[in-house]
Amino acid sequence: MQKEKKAKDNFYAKVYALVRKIPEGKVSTYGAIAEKIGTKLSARMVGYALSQCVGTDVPAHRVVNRFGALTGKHHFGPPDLMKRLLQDEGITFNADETVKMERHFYDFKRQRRRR
DNA sequence: CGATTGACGTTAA
DNA sequence: TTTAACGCCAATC
Repeated sequence: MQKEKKAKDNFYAKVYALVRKIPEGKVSTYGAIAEKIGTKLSARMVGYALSQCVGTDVPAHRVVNRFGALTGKHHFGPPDLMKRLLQDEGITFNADETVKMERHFYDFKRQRRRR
C-alpha cells in the first residue's frame, strides 16, 4: 500500500530525470525544468537540487539560467569545467560564457518536435 | 521548530 | 537604463 510517497520526494527525482534526459549538445533552464516539474514558481529549487546532483548521473552542466549563463559553474569545481564540458559536447557560447540558447535550448515541451 | 540560504525569475523604484 | 527587493519552495543549520 503505501501510498505514493509525497510528491516532494519526487522533486529531486524529477529534476534529475529531466536533466538526465537532456541530449548532448543541448541545454535547459531552471525555469523550464521547474515548470515541467510543476513548481515553476520555484526555479531556485531546481538549481539547488542540481547542486546536489554534481557527482551523479545528472549532467548539471547542461542546465543554465534563463540567460544561458553558467551560473553554477563554480559548483563543478574548476570554474571553467562547466564551459569546457558544454563546448566539448558541441555547444557554442556567445561572448560572455553564455550558451547560445537559440541554438542549444532544449525545450522539454517541444521535445516532440524533432529538430 | 525557527531562521537562513540557495546554480532563479519577475516586477518595482 | 540600472539596481534593488520580493516571491517561491525546499533543504540545511
